[in-house]
Amino acid sequence: MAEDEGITVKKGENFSEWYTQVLIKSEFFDYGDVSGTTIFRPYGYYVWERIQSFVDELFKADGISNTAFPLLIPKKFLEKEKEHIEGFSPEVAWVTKAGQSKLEEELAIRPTSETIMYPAFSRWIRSWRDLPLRYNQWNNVVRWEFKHPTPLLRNREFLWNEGHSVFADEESANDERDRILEIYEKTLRELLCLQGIKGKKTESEKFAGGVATYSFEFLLPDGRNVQGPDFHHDGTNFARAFDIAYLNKTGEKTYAFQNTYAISTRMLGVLLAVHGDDKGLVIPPGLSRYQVIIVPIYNEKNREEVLDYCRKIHKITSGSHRTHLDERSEYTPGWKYNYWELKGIPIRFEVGMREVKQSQITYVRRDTMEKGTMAFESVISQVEVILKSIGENLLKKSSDFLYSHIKFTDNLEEMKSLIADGNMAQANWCGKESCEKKIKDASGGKSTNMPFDIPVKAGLKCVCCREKAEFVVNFGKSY
RNA sequence: GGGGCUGUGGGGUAGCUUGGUAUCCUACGGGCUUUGGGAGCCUGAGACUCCGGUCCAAAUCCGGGCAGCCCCA
Repeated sequence: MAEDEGITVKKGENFSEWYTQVLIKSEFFDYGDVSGTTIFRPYGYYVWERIQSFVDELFKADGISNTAFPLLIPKKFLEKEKEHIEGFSPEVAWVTKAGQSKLEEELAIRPTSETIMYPAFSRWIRSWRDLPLRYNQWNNVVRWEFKHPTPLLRNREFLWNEGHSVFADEESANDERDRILEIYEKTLRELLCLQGIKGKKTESEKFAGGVATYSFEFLLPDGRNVQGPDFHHDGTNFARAFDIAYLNKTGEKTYAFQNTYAISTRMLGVLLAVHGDDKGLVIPPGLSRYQVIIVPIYNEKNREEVLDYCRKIHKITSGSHRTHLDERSEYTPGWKYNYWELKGIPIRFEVGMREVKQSQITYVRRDTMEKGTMAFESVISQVEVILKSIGENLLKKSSDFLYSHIKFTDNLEEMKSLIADGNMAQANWCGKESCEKKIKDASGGKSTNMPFDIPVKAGLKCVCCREKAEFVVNFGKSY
């Protein structure tokens, strides 16, 4: 056997090596030739396409329309909102030349599109009748990170959706927040089978130029945190900078309220890191290129008989599921098992003479590696049951892992050791930025978010200053 | 932000200290053979990260770039 064909390290022993190997050997990902850029190979891009179309449908059902704005942003636009440019300027990539001649005005490659979209919004919005305006675009953005890039998790270029909404008043803007967060949560749980922590970002971690940021936070097996989908309420900050205003019903000029929101290809990194195991990827049923892989097992004499049966299975299942029959004769069944396990296909059928004779199918599910048999007659309903069970199991495992690593503490020293041990440390907090910074310095982590639905622990003060606690906040190491 | 390590066929490597013909495994093409957990034999093609320097001669020594990894903040 080829020692280097499979994954040569265990996930639990050397996570970052495991992560890189599994991404590359499964043909999901490859490095781009500029540091921090990604090649999505077809097998990986398929997963992104599934996420994209799922989210896109929910967006459209909620009344959001897709658009496409330019990649390049004139310098003067980018600089219009002060906090926004301060937050982004260190990582903006610039186009300064065309051919050999210097450009009169330098052009930013979008790190996000507020500043290229909003001048247009300003032109288009005149009356209260023009609102709400709810646009979205699926695109790529560039943020020139200086920390070491990590495939999918920390990249200089990534793919995402960026939703941009304009409302007449704050209340309708806030209604949208609840609906968008629900869409993302549904996507995370049902499609990616991932449990995250939904909450609000602290002031110091919120979006540059916004009023409030909400996020889903995830914990990877190496104890580091990753921010997933997020939602920003921008109040009237950008509206004032870009003059997005309308005449209300009584004829007064009124600044509009705005939101932005995104889910990015970073979630693919979380997906693979959380679900994968020592054999390779484990892709949830809703995302996998194939849901069932059929591996025929035959010899010289029964070859056609076995293949006929396999083709029958393939035909009957492919109407309802993404099924693939691996007919390659140059590989042995055992080789194919390993190959498709590395790629994380949810269900494998093993079909030889034994199955043909008894009119049944031997199957192995990827998440637990449990083996069983099913009758040919009930194959479609059985596949449905197993796929559903795999999805539930993956979600439960991710949820168990996450919640077993959130540890509340009232002790700053203990926060440090909890974080060092790969946990999210949860604590009461007064809300002062100075305390947040002290906690950060003392614990070695930074605040991820303040979870919804978790009240301040009664009877306890701020973990840092011992004054009245206003919030519960999570801290952890981050990517 | 600071420190360290590493770049050799597609992947994994030997060679580097002591400069001179580049090793092995695997993957890949062709042929035979085989098929219930990465089969076997024969054969073919394929590499020194890039730029510069030292030298008769550089994978090897020196400088820089690019890229990847690890540790600390």
